[in-house]
Amino acid sequence: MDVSLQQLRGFAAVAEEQHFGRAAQRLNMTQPPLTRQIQALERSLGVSLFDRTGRGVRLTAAGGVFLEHAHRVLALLEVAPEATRRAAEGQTGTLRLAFTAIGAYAVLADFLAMVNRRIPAVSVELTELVSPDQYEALANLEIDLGMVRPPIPDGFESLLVHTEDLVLAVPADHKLATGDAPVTLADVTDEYIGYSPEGSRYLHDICAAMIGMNRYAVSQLASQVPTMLALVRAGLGCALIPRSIMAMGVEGVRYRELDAADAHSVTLHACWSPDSPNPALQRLAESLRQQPQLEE
Amino acid sequence: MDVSLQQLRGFAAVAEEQHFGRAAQRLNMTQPPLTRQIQALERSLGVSLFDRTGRGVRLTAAGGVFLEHAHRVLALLEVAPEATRRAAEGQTGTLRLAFTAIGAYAVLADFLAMVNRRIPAVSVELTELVSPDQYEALANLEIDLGMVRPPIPDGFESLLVHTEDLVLAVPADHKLATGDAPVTLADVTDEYIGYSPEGSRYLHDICAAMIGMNRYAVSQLASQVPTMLALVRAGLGCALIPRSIMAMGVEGVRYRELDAADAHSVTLHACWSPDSPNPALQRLAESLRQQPQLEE
DNA sequence: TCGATCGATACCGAGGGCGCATGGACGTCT
DNA sequence: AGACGTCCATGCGCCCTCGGTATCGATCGA
Repeated sequence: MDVSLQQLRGFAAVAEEQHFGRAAQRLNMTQPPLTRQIQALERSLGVSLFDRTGRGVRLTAAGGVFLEHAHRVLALLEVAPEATRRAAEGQTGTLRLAFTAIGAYAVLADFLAMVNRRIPAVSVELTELVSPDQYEALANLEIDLGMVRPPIPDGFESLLVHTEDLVLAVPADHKLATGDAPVTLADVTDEYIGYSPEGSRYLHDICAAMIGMNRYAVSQLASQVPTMLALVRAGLGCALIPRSIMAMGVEGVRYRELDAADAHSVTLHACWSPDSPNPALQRLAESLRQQPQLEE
Repeated sequence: MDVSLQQLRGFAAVAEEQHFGRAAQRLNMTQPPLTRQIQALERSLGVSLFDRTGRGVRLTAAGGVFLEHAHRVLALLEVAPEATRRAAEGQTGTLRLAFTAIGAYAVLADFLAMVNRRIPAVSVELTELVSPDQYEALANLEIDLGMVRPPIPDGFESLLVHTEDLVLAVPADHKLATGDAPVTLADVTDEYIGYSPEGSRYLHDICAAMIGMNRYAVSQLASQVPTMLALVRAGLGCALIPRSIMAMGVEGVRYRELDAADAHSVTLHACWSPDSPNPALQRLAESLRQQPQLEE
């Protein structure tokens, strides 16, 4: 037979009162069933928990050890319902957040600070995923919130998080590597490194439109910006990169501003499913609907 | 209504299987009562723990939080009986040990090492008490084991722990303060500092017998050896001190060997009540009866 | 649209736990 | 020293809870 919660409560009461009668009174019951509870408990443990002296009872050494365990169990059981209710209201819990490598450099730190301001007791789990994988993970409820590039598919809510323009990344030994003046896309006479249309649809489309389809994607395709920078560094061509990536400071790569006529900005959006079952996300979404500004 | 252990076990099983039928099978029961258990649990928490999709079920965020609590409770309940049994056998628990100030310098470290060798997982609580207080505390079950001077009262078991002889402590400016040769008690022409007959009956009696009642206890009485050394240092007289106290190295006090004719040894005993309810003590006592040597 | 799967509900029977009454051991008061 | 009171243990009868069987209802897939 197994130990029951009633036995634990009965045991704790008797241990504190050192008296079966008073303990039973405190538990709103009579003394005989309490005696039987303790007997059953001692039998199932195979250990004597009390010394029955004529006047009242006293804990044995083993009883003292068991009392500590009993108190721990009862205390845990005490707090569990309240903790669960708070989690159900979204006040605590975990928010699973995905971001692209680009997102990490641009706004992740600010975004996390904003999340922490709005739902303070919620912990955040981070994953790095490219945008298409994020949409899939959102649909499968594997993540709660993504930081993605447009276009946002139907059925998701989203919020514009960051806007930045593109700059030109060139190898350090490139003819455009020196100079501060803005350059135009026409100045690039060698090849471009393009974004993969599968992994980075949005940047692919924008860059293709900027450069013109006939000149685009002739050299290499990559879907992750760090990969692209590695290719640039290897001298395989130039690339159009979101400005925030300049903060990475990759060795062997130089950046040039684009002429206003050629400049184009790209956006990053927080994106979530409005019928996610995660209450923490619901709370954050509600907060974002009422106060869409990221800074306070 | 309150949450029961069966509800916790049922909940944990369903959460892991994500399926009521399989969970019920694992719990050796049928599905309907398990459904009712979870319903009752959700009702008493006021929180929905599972999303019932057509195919199987999935934990909600709140359910995930509650699952952690449930696992902690069940794990605690798993280990509690075994821990209690070990405590009942005296393999774990606490041994309350009292010692005199003298005992601390003579053998406490060795004695603790011996205890730790014989009952390794038992923790020791230390108290400093003079011998008469130790006997009282032993009788009141306030301590489990004492390190005392003879005579051992009836009703206690004991073991000789340490034997040492007495040396003469003299002030640094005393005429006997220099020299290495043994001295006799007759060389002491000024006063003795004596042991209190209440606090240190044994040393009082021995010193009185050595020196002779007429010359003893004329200056000061003290029951604690450190106090006596302070009195010696102040130049109030000489004192007979167990040899191990020399290790204290009190400033302003010199020690002289006693001539063989005047030498006398004193003993220190571990002492305990044979019907103590502490299983850790019972185990130690049994071990000491079979292997009385302190060193192995 | 039909069948299979899975959780929810209705009903019934058995076992466990509670209360009442009482026994037995120990300490205390007169 | 004996009677009484206190406190834990035990015997018994009742009720309530919990589990099983049978069935329903909803959802998904073919």
